[in-house]
Amino acid sequence: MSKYFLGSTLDDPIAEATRQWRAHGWEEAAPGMAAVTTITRVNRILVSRIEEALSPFGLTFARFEILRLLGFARDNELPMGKIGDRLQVHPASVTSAVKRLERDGLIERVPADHDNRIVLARLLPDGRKTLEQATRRINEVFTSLELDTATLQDLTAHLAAIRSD
Amino acid sequence: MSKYFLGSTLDDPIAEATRQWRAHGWEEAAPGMAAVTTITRVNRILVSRIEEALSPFGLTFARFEILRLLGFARDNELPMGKIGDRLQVHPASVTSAVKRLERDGLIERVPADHDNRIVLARLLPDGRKTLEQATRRINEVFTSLELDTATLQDLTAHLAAIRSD
DNA sequence: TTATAATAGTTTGATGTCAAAGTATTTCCT
DNA sequence: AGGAAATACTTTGACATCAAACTATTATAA
Repeated sequence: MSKYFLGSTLDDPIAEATRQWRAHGWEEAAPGMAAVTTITRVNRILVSRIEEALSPFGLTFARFEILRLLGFARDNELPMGKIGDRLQVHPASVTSAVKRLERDGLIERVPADHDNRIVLARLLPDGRKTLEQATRRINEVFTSLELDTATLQDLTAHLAAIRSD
Repeated sequence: MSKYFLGSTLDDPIAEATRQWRAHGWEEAAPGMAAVTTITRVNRILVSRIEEALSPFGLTFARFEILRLLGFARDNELPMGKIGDRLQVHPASVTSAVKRLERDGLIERVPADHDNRIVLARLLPDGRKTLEQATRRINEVFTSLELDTATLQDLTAHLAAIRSD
């Protein structure tokens, strides 16, 4: 049974909302409503699973993504701005997450020598080690989803239409 | 071009991550990684669109969902706990959102007379009015998604497997 | 050369999410 | 009846997200 869900197994709140939408003459909007609501719920569940897997390392998903990005980057470093671009998050969110990664000794922040406006986040040895362990753990989550590979790929492909804007 | 995305249109960070995953021998986890990452990104984009549409009413998506739920409920009221069950959010999140809806005069909180532990959130006339206008606006978002109806329904059906746990 | 514009990050403030701890009330069981 | 356990909700604290305002640095243009 799901977290926070104490009611009867029989009623599915999203199915119920869909019925209501149709009953109120919003037929056209019903499939979109159901899809968006579903994505929101699923997102929370997935992030929750991931953060449970990452908890032994004191990492959140957001911070893991930054570590992972730096682990792939040339010289293990990237400007704050690039991180925001790649992860599609607000610059303030990058500042916030990087501050915590630095606090925990996983990365360091260094000014770029050719342009002092730029701050580079650089993976440290401890960060590399944590990253490698965390990646193994998170991959267990990725391989144990309820959907088969083909469905996952379909899903990814379809949602790309929304993601790109 | 997307918010916060300043780089070349050619590089797709998720496609790149998938390449890296395969290159590092995490082939099995790659589809899951891509799907989860995509869902996270898409969720943020959708919530962002919705909240832009709701901004004239001073509503967030979370608070809209509560209003919408109350609008469908018998007597326009529900216990805090039921709201959390239906929306699959933590009780503390309900408390937080309801506090703001009450502050804005859209709902009221009343103790249930048969059990004083229970707090009922009840839609007020102003809340009803705001709800109706907000629903029209949010339905415009739901009807203007980049995916056709069949795809939306497929998506909803597939993701239900994850949502139910 | 210098004033203006653009760029890169950070700070602040509002909201949302969750876990864990705390309070109040009701139920259950001896 | 009375104490323990369960239930319902709130509070607190940590973290994430975004928008808007602010600072610093570099580029542009008169």
